[in-house]
Amino acid sequence: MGKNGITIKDVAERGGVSKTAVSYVLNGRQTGVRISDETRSRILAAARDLGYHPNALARGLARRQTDTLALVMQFPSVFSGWSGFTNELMHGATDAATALGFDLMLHTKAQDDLERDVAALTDGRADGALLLRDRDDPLAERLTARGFPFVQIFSHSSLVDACSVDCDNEAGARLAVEYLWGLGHRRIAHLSGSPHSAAAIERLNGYRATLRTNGVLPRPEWECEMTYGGGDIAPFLALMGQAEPPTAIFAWSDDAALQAMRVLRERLGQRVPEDVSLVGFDGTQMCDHAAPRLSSIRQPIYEMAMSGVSLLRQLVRREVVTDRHLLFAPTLQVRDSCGRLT
Amino acid sequence: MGKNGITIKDVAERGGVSKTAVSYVLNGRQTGVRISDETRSRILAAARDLGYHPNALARGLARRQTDTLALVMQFPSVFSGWSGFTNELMHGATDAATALGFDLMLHTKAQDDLERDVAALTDGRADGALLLRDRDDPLAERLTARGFPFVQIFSHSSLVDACSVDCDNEAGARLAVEYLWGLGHRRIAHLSGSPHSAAAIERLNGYRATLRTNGVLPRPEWECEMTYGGGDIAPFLALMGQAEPPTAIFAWSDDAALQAMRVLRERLGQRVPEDVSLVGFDGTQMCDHAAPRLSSIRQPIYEMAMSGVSLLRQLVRREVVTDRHLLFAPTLQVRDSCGRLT
DNA sequence: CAACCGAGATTAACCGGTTCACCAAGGCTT
DNA sequence: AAGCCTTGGTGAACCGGTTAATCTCGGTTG
Repeated sequence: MGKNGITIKDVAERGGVSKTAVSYVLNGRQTGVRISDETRSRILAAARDLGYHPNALARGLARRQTDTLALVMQFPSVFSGWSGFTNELMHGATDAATALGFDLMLHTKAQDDLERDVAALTDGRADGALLLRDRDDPLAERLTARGFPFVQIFSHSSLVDACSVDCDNEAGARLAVEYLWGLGHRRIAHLSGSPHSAAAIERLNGYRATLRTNGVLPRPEWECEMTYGGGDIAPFLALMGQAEPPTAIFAWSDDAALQAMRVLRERLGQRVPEDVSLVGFDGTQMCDHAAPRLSSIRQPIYEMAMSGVSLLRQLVRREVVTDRHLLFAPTLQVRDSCGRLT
Repeated sequence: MGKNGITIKDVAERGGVSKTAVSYVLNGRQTGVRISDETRSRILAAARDLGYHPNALARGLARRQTDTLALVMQFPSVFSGWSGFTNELMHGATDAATALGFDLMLHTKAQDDLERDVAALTDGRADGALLLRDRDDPLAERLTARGFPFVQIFSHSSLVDACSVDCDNEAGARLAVEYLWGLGHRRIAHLSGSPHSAAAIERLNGYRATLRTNGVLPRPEWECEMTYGGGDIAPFLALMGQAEPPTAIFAWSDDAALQAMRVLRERLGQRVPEDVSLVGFDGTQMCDHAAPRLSSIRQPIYEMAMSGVSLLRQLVRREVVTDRHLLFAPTLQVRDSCGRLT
């Protein structure tokens, strides 16, 4: 035995049979080679006695399949949030992977080297990938060209017809804005995400469209970018410092909303919801723990992540996929961060 | 070419050389086989033209090394927190892994099947493991017996002399309790974590010890378990409903503290810090976003995770490890959740 | 001129599995 | 008695790399 322990050869020798027999028995295959019950139990006993477990590399090499999925995320931004989005996402992905018999690799994107990303994903270790990335990710194109199975989650590409799991971001934005409108708000601002994020853009579009539906022209001075990490809050301060400041804010994410809530409280001395109403997006756990509790547009992150894995499994197995695009409907969660404008 | 694309053989043929030559050139080795500059550039050109990238499985099999590390976590509890601990941990681990040239596998623990866990970790895919697990994890013993390199992070085992990265939890607890004591508090409660968590136990011990140091006998009615997910808050309600309720609370984690803050606010109508003082543990991002901002015992999660990866690299490389146990000193972060008892 | 040497490569044996093609032996037809 | 299944296996090629051992060949050297 080598460094890595018992090999199939050791088991074969102990059982007095060939490697082939061991392989067939341990994989429980019935086609091709036949093994008598007596031999079968002898092999199983030998494997158990030796504590044999097949080498995943050799197995994967021979079968051209590893039962491993890659989770590709935009680093480090995805870990800069704190509201629980990533937690819930990973929770769903790992639960689904475990349930379906897959292992998960975390893929850290090489800074600016697309070739490396492609190579690293298609180097044989993973059967497929879950892509949580930017809008129109060139990686999606490259993987499509290579025929490598992947599913985009919380994003989708306009460039290729790749499978995706997403939520209806425009509908979500509409829910938020209509809700605030219904409470009497007329000056409704939007905190937007990165222009590289498909979700952020759609929410922005949904926000603008809903304003128009209500006969209001979207105004640039009501829009303000607030991304993860909350680097620069100056634009937000400017937003709120206008002569006629917004009375309500729809934020593209819970993180942005909570960031805003903090600035409103600590820097501007404004109260939520008395002075300003606030709606977030995602419906993460933090909504319930904020003070006041944050009303939010909920997307079922856990379920969506699970669906992504499940969809990817179909792709990996080369099954016929009927629903290539899963679109979840967001819902409005009313908590305590919005007030009626009197 | 097979399903997985270009192989080394294709490159060799195109370059008019042997597989060996290609392997040596692409790995930049200078010992053993010599290759002329002319041939070298021919090989490199061929590899580039074909878009060749070696199969990681075959490579790993032959070299008995994969440059991949496994991150083993207790599921799903680790993803049930929302304060940002896991985020920061993953952030540090992925950053360090990327910087040191490793890939990361997420390992989902099999429910109750230790054998499967051991087998899955030592099946050749990973060179070493980062263990974020329970106290006295039997997995640590098994891996030690197999000679499989691993580092325990945010935990350590009393059973085996394994490498570990942890923070001085007792010292952290002392900081918290002394701080509250110094503010005049005499009835100081503790919200403890799972008795399976080494960290939680040490913090509990540190809490009790510090009370004793100050001449106070720890009292069971001042202790209350509050784990992730905040399942049952009845014990906490009972704690606060006593005739002489505690005036200050030291929670084993930021999650527990924020959970308590919420119950105090929403169920008991008590204000932090006016009515009750609160100290958390971890110093996660949420501390700053809570209202009031949560004072906490900070452990440098990001740095600790990085150190864990770095330590593991030494182990994997069979280097001599001088500091097998890294103990980080926690610090007190004063924010707005504690008040002086008048 | 034979022996030697070093540069520059190749050959072939692994790594540890999977799997297709084939084989041996016994029992059943015809 | 030859042919033919059926049962129960084995042998060897292959997956795609790495690497120790070996080979070739022109130029020095004694």
